[in-house]
Amino acid sequence: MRYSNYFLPTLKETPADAEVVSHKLMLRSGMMNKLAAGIYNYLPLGLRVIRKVENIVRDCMNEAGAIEVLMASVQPAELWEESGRWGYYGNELLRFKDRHQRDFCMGPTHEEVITDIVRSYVKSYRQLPVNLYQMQTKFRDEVRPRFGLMRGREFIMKDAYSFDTTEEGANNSYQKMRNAYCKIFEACGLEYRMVDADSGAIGGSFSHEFMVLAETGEDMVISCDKCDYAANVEKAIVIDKGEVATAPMLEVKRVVTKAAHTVADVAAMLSLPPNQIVKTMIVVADEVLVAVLIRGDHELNEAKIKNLLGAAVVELATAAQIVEATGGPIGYSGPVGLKLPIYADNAVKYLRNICVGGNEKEIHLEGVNLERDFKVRQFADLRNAEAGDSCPVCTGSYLNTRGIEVGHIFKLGTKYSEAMKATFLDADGKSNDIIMGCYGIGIGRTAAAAIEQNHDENGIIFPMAIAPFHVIITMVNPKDEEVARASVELYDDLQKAGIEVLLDDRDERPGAKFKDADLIGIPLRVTVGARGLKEGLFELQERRSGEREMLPIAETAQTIVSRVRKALNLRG
RNA sequence: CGGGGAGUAGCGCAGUCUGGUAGCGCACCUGCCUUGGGAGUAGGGGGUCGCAAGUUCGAAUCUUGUCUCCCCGACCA
Repeated sequence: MRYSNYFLPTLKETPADAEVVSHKLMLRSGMMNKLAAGIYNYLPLGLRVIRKVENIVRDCMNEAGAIEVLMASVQPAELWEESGRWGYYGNELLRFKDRHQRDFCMGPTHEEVITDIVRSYVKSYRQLPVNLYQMQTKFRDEVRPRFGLMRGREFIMKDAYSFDTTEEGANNSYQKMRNAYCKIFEACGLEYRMVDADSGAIGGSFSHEFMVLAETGEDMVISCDKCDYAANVEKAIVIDKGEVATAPMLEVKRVVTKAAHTVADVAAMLSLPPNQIVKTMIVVADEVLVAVLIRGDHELNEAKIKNLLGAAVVELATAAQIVEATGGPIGYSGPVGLKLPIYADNAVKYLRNICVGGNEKEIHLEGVNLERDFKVRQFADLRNAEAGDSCPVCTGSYLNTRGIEVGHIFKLGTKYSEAMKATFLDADGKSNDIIMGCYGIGIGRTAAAAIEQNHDENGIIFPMAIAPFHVIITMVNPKDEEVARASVELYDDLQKAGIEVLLDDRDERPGAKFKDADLIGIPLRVTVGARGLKEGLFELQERRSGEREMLPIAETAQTIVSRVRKALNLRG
């Protein structure tokens, strides 16, 4: 591609509304532009990158035996009513009516549609298993779109759905996708972790997230500093470890704590370390109130209490509910004399002489002890993991890092097939629900994550596999006939060899061209100038390291071809 | 949805407090000059100041309403 014929509007200055580096660089490099909040146009350069990511994903999916389809983006409400999600999904679902006043939505995901397709055609176990996927533009009316492609409302996603007749089959399908995902993110040149995740609202039995490690990530990832264990904060296991304190039990003492209703306030007022205070959180689990005890310096993990109780919904009680249940205002709840079932985090059982709320305005109790003063129905892992906690798998300890969720795989089970009657007849002629799995990858988010992980102060540094071009040839002075001739010759040779080349033939000052080349992140740059030509040399510069070398003109094309092939790991 | 901030030329911004008919840098167009890290020079084009109503002789500037965008929080496959 000749730059002079291309459409590549780079910006010298960063648009004011971009916050994170990938967003800034994608705007500055002319990869995309904004049409509305969370809605972007892909310009030619950005589209090339998107296509690269898509093709890597496509190759790996096909290799794993998945079959590509393309479903409708506009979906009828009936399907969503069948699965029960029309009422459940909330404002994130963009709904509208057609001219006949029938309800539709822009698809935010396609479980309903794919299940409808499969149930229409699949009747027999002989037709299974099958795994269908698509790359498609989805729409989720996010509360707060931000960070460019990282959290857009309209975004391209690869979503795959597997259908199996047995648990083993479904697990096998899941494993295949897991392996394919590892391949995909490796092929994209990303540093990532696969983490245990909570399966959340989509339902199902188990799930992994693929997180690209980056400081600007929106998710917290707990990972072991010694082994491969990594998990979402929601899910990270905190092992039950400790010894019961041996201090003699003190008498319970009432203390007045005016206007102190946070752990920090109480700790400061009574000169106690926060880990000697136990907070009593009142939560509502499917309309039943329970108390949860958490050490003062820890955080309650709502997903864990939800799973422990087997509840569908868990939320913190309102101030009014707390007053009614405990007799005291919010901030002064405690386990002593409390009429609710009490659950406690494991850490609580090792404490002696703790400080708790008195269930009375401005009163706390000190010297409180388990068993003597209150009873706990069940101890469990109920808090968020923290950096420094012990790894459940090895002897390492937890690190707290940030990640960008680029992929998520779920074993769904029969949630949708049951609701939507997607069944098959087994060898005995008996009807069964199909066992499903679903597997997503954010295509644009993957591209953005790659930039978060690969950039410097001058711009993007694309990994070869997803670079919009492999090489850029910078003509120092395109008006110099020798320079023009030699550049075009190299350009032709490289193209014939299947290398993707951008020829910067613009009549611009060299400095401007170098800056643009750096900004758009092409991995290799050949500089063709009168100075080098006199010696019969081209200059080859690597974007990432900045290393330059002078190559004889005759050898340059071949050197580049082998460098590109090597960087692509001989793929293609 | 709660809190905060911003809408003035393609981009980045000043001007608003104290009303007098819009400016700077970059980009763009033309000429000269220049060609290894966003040159120099001379000239030029481009804005109903987000929108609407109001106050006023006069509104980018004051008032009210409204829309949009950004940040923090809550929420989230």
